[in-house]
Amino acid sequence: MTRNVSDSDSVRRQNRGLILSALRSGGPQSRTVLAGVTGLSHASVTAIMQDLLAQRVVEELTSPDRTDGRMRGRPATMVGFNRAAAYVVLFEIDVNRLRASLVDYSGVLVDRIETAITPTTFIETAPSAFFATHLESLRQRTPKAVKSLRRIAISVQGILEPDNSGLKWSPIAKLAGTSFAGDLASSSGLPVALYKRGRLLAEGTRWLDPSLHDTSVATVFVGSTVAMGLSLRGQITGRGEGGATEFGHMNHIPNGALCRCGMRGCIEAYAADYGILRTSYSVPETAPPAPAVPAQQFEALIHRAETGDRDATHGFNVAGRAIGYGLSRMMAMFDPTHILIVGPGARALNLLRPEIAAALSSSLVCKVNGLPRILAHPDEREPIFTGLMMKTLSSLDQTDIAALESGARL
Amino acid sequence: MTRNVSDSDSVRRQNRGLILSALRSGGPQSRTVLAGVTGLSHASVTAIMQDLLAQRVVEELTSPDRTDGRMRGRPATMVGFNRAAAYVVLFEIDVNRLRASLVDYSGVLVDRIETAITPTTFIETAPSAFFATHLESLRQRTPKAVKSLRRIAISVQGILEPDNSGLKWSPIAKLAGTSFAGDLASSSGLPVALYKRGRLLAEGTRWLDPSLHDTSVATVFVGSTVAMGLSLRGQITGRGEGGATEFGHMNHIPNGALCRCGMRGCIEAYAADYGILRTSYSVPETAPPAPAVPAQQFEALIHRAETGDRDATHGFNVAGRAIGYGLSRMMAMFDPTHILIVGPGARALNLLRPEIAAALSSSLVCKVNGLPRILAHPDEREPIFTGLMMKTLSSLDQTDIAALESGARL
DNA sequence: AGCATTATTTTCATTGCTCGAAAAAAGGTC
DNA sequence: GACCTTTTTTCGAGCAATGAAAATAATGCT
Repeated sequence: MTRNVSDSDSVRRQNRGLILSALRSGGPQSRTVLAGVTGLSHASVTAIMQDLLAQRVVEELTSPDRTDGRMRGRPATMVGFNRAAAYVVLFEIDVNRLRASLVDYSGVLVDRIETAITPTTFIETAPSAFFATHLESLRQRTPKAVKSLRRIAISVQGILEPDNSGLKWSPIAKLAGTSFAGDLASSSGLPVALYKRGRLLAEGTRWLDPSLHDTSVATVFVGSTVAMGLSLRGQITGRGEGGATEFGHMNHIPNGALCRCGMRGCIEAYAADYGILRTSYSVPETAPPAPAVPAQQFEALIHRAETGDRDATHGFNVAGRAIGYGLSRMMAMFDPTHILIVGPGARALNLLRPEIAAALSSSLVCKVNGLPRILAHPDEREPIFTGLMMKTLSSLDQTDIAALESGARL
Repeated sequence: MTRNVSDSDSVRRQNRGLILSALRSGGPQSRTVLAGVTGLSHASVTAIMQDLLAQRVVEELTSPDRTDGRMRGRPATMVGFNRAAAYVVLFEIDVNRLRASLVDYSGVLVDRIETAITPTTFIETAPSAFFATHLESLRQRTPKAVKSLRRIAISVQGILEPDNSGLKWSPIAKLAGTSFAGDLASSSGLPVALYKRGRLLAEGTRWLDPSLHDTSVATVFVGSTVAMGLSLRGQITGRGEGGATEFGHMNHIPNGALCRCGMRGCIEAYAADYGILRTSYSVPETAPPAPAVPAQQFEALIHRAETGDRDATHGFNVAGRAIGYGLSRMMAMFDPTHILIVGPGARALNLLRPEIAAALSSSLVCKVNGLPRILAHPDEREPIFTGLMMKTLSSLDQTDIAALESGARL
């Protein structure tokens, strides 16, 4: 059981967290601004800052803040994160690529390694060894970061183990069932967090588009898979701690098209690139899905549909209907005000939109509350990386840094 | 923006809340036990208790606590809620009945009025006047409660207005669109809260079955409607603040059977009593739903199915499939460990179970994580009332009582 | 009856936090 | 150099939690 008692320690922790999170989202700021943003008194901001400075968590910037020419009183001294206070390693893995990034405490990318992944990669190398190798490379290339490395976070697809030590199921060959996160944690001695791609998309779009920061958004990825993350009034929700959904494998039609996951009738089987392709080329629904669809081929299909090709249009209609009914079913449980389509499929939003709108309109909640706004954002890599980074750094702020003992130094 | 700053006030509020909620769920207890349960020090419990006693929120019981014959040291003095500290009025409304209850602060039912509701009730009387009349009756019959009346809470079905002043849509004739909650609040001068029946079912089963208190349960009502409430690790979640779902009106089959709500293919149109009846008697799916199904008729249908009648069995199979696919779609977003079927339909769980299980088994999450446990609880009125009462009293505890100024008295 | 034992509850001194007000600091303006 | 203006720090007050010690209220034993 967690301790819920509140005492002066928890007060400090909470208020330190407030300041850190203001700094995280607002960048370097003066103490006065910070007092205004957080609602704390100037006296408290000063006291907390003295702690944070002594702990080398933040540092005063030798201010180049001549933003306004005419500044009347005492100039503000900006304070911002000490970039060397901590480092984190972020892995983004998907079907054909691993990207490993070293990021400093202020959120600046320090180093990055990209490697291709093939269906045989994890037959030749154990997943945990594969990750460990990349971690080691990053460590060797930036020695000064080694002793301040605090966390590892991995963006994954699939279904998490209840203890977050690995995946129960994954579209990536030979990755599921290997406790790679747990192994990496014990071999590296660092905490390793797994996040589902869908929830990171939701997290990332929240940070990238400040106007969405406190709204309720369903972020739907459409591409080689279909995934969804939910952010409700700024809170990320969904299945368990992982906080994501299995939207792509939500059933659309009982006993319907064969999905990559082996089940039948999943939304993904109709709306992922391979599903759209299968429909457009009139391949039987029960045919095994194509292993991977080249980006150009998908682009070409979009082009054909946009220029009036009947078969291609049909493929996108079927996909739109699958996504639309999936969203309508989701909206029986959540009430996002915006729906954001990201990934390669976002390019095809105009082809998908009519069927999505039609499906939504046939539900009671949309009839009563009106349709949510549907937006598109073609690039999915930036939101995933931003989401992974911000989630990891914020959690470091709140869990490790805010709880630092008064005497301690980083 | 809410103030997130933590100070000594919020510490006291939090710890008072801890004690109140321990008292709420554990009944009268000694200070020592309370210290153990909450994790607070004995000294703090004493200090907080002195406040609460001075404010007449709690009182010491002249202890009849001879539970164990041999008690060695100083006998514990139990402290429990002062029943007269506050009163709340609870309304439960459904298609054919209004129940108004006066409950004291310790959760004891003081008075209750039941009235039938007919399709013309709210044509003859404005909803807000109807509620106000019953409120007035309760006030007159228990005059001593009048000045301590703190809250009104109403259990409803349908879709809430965003500001919780009424309903946007409701299966009860002429109730939606009338801001009855807002009107009642201004005419009575008391805060009025609306809660959806589904979420109260979830809340209530949590309180009634302590083993479910911190688990994740999806509580599905099957009867004249279909509804669902979700409690995840003790937290109630779902659409908006209302915290419930529109499970009954989640689409099951595009363009399917006609539902009472006017849309087509809702789960309710297959799995509510009228839907099962319609299927069993081979009435066309597009025929307007029967206005109300007598309980006996539904019981008789269950009996027929149990004794092997083909048509009746078919009706329950279709209903089970609708519920099962609905649950499988829900489980793409949430991960309850238990599914609880309540209401008249719970009597037919054995008829519904095979199709529910089959539908769940065809989903990826269930294949990977296994099926949740499916339980039945035929009585739905008790969980609704308990949920409404506990929710209202706990919210009174945390919002009003825990925040009471040191000098103030109730 | 008297004293030891035992468990509960209260008292007390200490510590740590936030806060408002006042003071100090660091620049520009005239 | 005197005066303004804005930011930052200092200081004393107030409040709450805590551990340790004291007080309290019974029972058990002789």
